Amino acid sequence: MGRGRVVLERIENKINRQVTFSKRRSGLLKKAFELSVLCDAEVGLIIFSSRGKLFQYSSTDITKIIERYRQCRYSKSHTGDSLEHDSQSAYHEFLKLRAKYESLERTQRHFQGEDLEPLSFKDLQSLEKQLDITLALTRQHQTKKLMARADELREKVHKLEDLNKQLESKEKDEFSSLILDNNNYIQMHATQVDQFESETALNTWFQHQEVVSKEKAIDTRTEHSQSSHNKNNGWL
Amino acid sequence: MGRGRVVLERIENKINRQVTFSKRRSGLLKKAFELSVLCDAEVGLIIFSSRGKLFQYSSTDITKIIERYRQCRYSKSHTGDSLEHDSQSAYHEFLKLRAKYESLERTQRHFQGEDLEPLSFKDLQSLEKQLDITLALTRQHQTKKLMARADELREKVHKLEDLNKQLESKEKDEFSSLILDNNNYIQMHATQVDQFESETALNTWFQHQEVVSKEKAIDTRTEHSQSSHNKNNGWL
DNA sequence: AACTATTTATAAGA
DNA sequence: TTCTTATAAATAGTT
Repeated sequence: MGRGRVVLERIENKINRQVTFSKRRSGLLKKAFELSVLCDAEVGLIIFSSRGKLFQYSSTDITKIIERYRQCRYSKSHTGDSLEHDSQSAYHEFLKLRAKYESLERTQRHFQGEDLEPLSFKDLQSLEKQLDITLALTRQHQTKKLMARADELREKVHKLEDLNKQLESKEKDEFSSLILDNNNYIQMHATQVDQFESETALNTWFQHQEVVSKEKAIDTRTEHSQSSHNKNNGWL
Repeated sequence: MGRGRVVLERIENKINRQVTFSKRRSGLLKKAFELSVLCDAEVGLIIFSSRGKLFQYSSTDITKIIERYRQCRYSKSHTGDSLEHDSQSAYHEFLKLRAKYESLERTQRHFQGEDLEPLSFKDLQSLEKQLDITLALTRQHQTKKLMARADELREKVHKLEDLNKQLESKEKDEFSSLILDNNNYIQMHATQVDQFESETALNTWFQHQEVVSKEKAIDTRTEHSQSSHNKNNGWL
């Protein structure tokens, strides 16, 4: 209710605190009075300043109000003084916490880009600075995470490769022994094959293969240059 | 503090009174709390509704406040005891609020680049996104502020320029009128001189018609001015 | 129980 | 302190 937003904590500046106390005290007393009149309520208000000065308002004789309060409490209470004190200060704690929460909530909103309107240019600058810092940190952490993940994966790859090598060599061994078996089999059963004819046929086959592979190589080259040419055209 | 001006008398409409009591009561309790926190004051507030229901706030144990009050006001007394609370649900509320507060606090720390370690990569990404957005908004607002300031200054410059122009033209006018005055003065003076000269010349002419030829040149000049003066002033 | 137009309280400045 | 003023907060009347 003034030129600045009020932060709910003890005002450290003594002068300010004194001034605020004076203003708010009279405001509070006035409102207590208004409540009692408007709503036909019985109100008792006692204020001690931090320097011990007493201020009070009561709609009727304050001793009567205190007495009534006592009676009210007494009839409801079955516990001692200490519990009341506990619940009192607990409520106080609750209120304080709520005030802190609301303050934090406001700050949080700023970090989410909301309610920036009331901020001063200076506030905005320091917010920007903080955001920049956090952004850098965030990215740093992301990089870190990614690198850790990459290391993890590399490790896995290594392991798998090793495993593969093991498997391969094992397979090779098995294959070799198979080939060996096969050769033995062929040797044992294919004795009628004509040696000369076999060699001629093999040569023919090799020659043919050579031609085919050359043709393929030429084709591939042509395709490549064409496609890259197309891409360039599309680009320009 | 509302749509209508409040008249300080008992609100006769029961419903209205009840509603107003509820609103103002919480306002009063809040303000009592604020006063105690902001100004480090000891505050005790007791309210009985018109139907006898009790409400209270006290920054510290109310019995202590009453005791202190007694010592201040009268001489001395002693105190009885106190209240219980349906502290069950209140405590529950307290715990909920505290949990919310702590959660918010954690988030806030993230926005300040702290405690990023435990965040997942995905969390970091969304944090980064939010930071980017807020950063853009922050800068946008800064620009806005700066531009508003620039506009303001431009406006000022315009106003000053206008003012300057006014002053300048005023000065010019004043100068002009000064010149005019001066001219008038000169003219008047000149007229007198002419008059004097003319009269002298006429006299000379009347008295010495037989003027010698040596003086002819001067006479001719005199005749000229004389004739013009004759026309202007209707002298002859 | 929300909303909103207004009044009121009050923070900051003189 | 008291006054002023700009602004925040409370709340009267309404939905």
